[in-house]
Formats: sequence, structure tokens, C-alpha cells
Amino acid sequence: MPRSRTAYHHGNLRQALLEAALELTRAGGPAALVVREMTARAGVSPNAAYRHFADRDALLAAVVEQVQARMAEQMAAPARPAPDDPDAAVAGLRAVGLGYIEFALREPGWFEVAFATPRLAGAGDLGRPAGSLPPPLRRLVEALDDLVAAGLLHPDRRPGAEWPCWSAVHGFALLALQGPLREVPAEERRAAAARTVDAVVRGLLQQ
Amino acid sequence: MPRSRTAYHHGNLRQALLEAALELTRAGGPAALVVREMTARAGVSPNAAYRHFADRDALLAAVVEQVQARMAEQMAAPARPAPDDPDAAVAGLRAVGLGYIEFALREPGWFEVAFATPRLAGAGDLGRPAGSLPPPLRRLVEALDDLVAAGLLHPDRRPGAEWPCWSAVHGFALLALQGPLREVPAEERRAAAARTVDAVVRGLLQQ
DNA sequence: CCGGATATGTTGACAGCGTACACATCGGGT
DNA sequence: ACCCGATGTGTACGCTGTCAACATATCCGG
Repeated sequence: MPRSRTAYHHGNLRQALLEAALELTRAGGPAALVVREMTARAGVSPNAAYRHFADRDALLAAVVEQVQARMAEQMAAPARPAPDDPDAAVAGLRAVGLGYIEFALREPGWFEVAFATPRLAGAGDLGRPAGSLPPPLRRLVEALDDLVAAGLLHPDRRPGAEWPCWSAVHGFALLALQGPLREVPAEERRAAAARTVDAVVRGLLQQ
Repeated sequence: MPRSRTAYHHGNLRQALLEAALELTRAGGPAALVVREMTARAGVSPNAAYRHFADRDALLAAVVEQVQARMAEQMAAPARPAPDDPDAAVAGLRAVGLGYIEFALREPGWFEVAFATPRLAGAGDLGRPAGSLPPPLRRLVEALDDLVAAGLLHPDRRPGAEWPCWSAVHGFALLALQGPLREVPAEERRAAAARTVDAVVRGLLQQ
């Protein structure tokens, strides 16, 4: 409810600024988050932003949060498999990995933003409070738990299983966005993505 | 031969600038490459740099080249295995992967620099001119070829085998440098690195 | 041996960036 | 009815990369 648009007080500028910031970073990543441009799009003077964010870093952190949420939404979310369906468990893990890569390729700017923070808040301890993890990571944790439930991954091997998976898809995404994989044709790239996910999943199951 | 140090003409400024740039980026990555600071360290005015580099991007490209060379030097280079030694071939591939990760952790700034280029020159076509590939990549190509020679990887599976390997170690390095893996203790991190390399190698061999 | 051409370094300036400080204006509680 | 805190504006500062004009050292042909 933006009540009196008195032309001086905006209503809820914070929201408007965040939307402008999302628009900017979508096209150009974190580097495209320029305070003056963002405030101009909101029809406001540059310094107005400082009533809502301490500095550019704080602003970026807020954008990161928004982007991570969208990322989780857009990552394919198939129904979790029944505990006794091994094939579905493996398929679920694969889907999480490919979803990660797909998001990165579809929204390069936002993907870069999602990691543009000194410390990815609360992802270091993969510990118990599963609900407090960044949403994309929670998907991965669940898929691995399902793998254990299906009897495909020994519980002893469960701790730390996130890292190989995350490493593979994260690395692939970056090679495809900023690295040499950008120059290979889309078809071949898609095959490479599938093979990468496949290799790490297979390797994980047999360790 | 820096002959007359007449205090106006430097001798070979280009080299001095590159060394200053390496020093700066070593500590702070590409973002720390500040023209004014670099020229100051060389004892010269800011604009002097423009006699040797078109602009900051060209300068960065030159630094990238230097860093990639150092990276190749520092990546463990064990003797290539005999064509009939499967264990040695696998060990070789593992060493390349772990060397990549080790370099990234030992020289975070330089590692970031190594990828701070719009297009990683000539890495897109993993094609024939093996000598023209960036040095770190060549190591990987050789290790995979050795795997084929040892009969562990079917020649049909050889093309594109670089991507899963590179993805895994690259992703791991970034998660460890800028991502959540930074917060986990070094011991655990080392184990995760080994497991990641292991998983992808194992997965690759069984595809 | 000398004198202009050329390479190389300096000076000064400009636009764009994040942001600190002082001031203007609006909305809500006493 | 008033005033006070929240919110937006204007001005300014230091930092960045980079351009244009100028100064100086080196080299090459007469």
C-alpha cells in the first residue's frame, strides 16, 4: 500500500531499490550493482539508498538473499522419492545437480551474485539445523539423505558427501560461464554437464 | 640491460610494472590491480603504464599469462607413467587434480587472476595443438591420455573427459577460497579435496 | 659529430564511483 | 497544534581509469 505518493517520501523505497538492484545484477552480475544507477531507476537521489542500507556491501548482501531464494525456486524440485526407491533417489540427486547448472546458465548474472559474499552465510556448518541452510544447499542435503535412505550410500560415507557434488556442478557452471566451456557448442556442453554430474554421482556411490 | 638509469627513462618499465602487478594481485586478486598503485611501486607516474599496455584490461591479460605459467610450474609434475602401468596412470591424474587445488589454496589471489579474463585464450578447442594449450590444462590432457594408454579409459570415452575433472577441482577450489568450504577446518578440507578428486576419477573410469 | 624523428615519461584534467555531512521535508504521536 | 524522528536532497571529497598536451631521452641518417 503506497499511500501518499507525495513525491518526497517514496512509500517503500527499500523494496524498489532491491528490485532495481535485481534488474541490474541480472544483466551484469555483482559488478553491475551501481548505487547511482540503482537509485536513478527508483527515481531518487543516490544518497537515499543509505537510509536503507549501510553501504554497498550491505545492499549486495540483501540482493544475495533474494537471488538465493529465486535460485531455490527455479531449481527443479521433483517430489522426494519413497525411501525404498533407489532409482528415484539417484535420479533426484542428478536433478539437483543439473538444476544447479541450468540455473547458472540461464541466469549468469544472478548466479555470480549468489556467491558474491565474503562468507556464504551459514553454509559452513552443514550441521543439523537443516532449515537454516541456504535454500539451494538444502535441496542437495535432502537428496543425499534420500540416497542413504535408499541404501545406496553407507551412512559412514554420508558426512561431507556434499562437497564432491557441489564442487563438480559449481566448477562446471563457472567453466561454462567464465571459462573455456563457453566456447564449446551448446549441444556438446549439455552432454558435458550430464557426464560431469554422472561421473561424480557414480564415483560417490562406489567409494 | 638497463643502461643509463637517467631517472627519466626507466630501462625496462614493462617488466617492472608486471612485477609490481604480480605482487599486488598475489595479495588481493584481480581487484587489487590498481594502476596508480602499481606505477607508484615502479617509481613512475600513473600514465606511464599506457606506453606499455593499452588499458587496464590489456595489463590484466599480461598478468594472467604470467600467472598461468607460474601455476604450471608449481603444479606437481611427476614423471609420466609407463604406458603399461595402470596404477601410475591413475595416480598421475590424481596428482594433477590435487596439484590444481593446492595451488589455488596456496596462492588464492593468483588463482583468481588465472581466470580473470573474458576468454581463457585458446582453451575452448581442446583440439590437436596440444603445445598451444594453457600449461595447466596441458597437464590434465596428458594425464588423461596416459589413462587411455594404460587401458583404463576407453578411447571412445576420451573426448571431453577433461570437463568432469576440471569441473570438480575448479569448483572445489572456489568453494574453498570464496565459498562455504573456507569455514571448515583445514584437516577436514584436505579430506574433502581427496574425496572429490577420488570420486570424479572413479566415476570417470566406470562410465 | 650533429640534428631531427621517435620512443618514453610527466602534468593536468575529466567523468564516474562510493559515501560523509549538513539541510529539507514529510508523517505520526503527545 | 506542535514537534520530533524518519526519510530524501544537495554538496563535496577522495578514489579510480584514462585522455590530451607537453617534456625529455635515445636512436639513426646526414
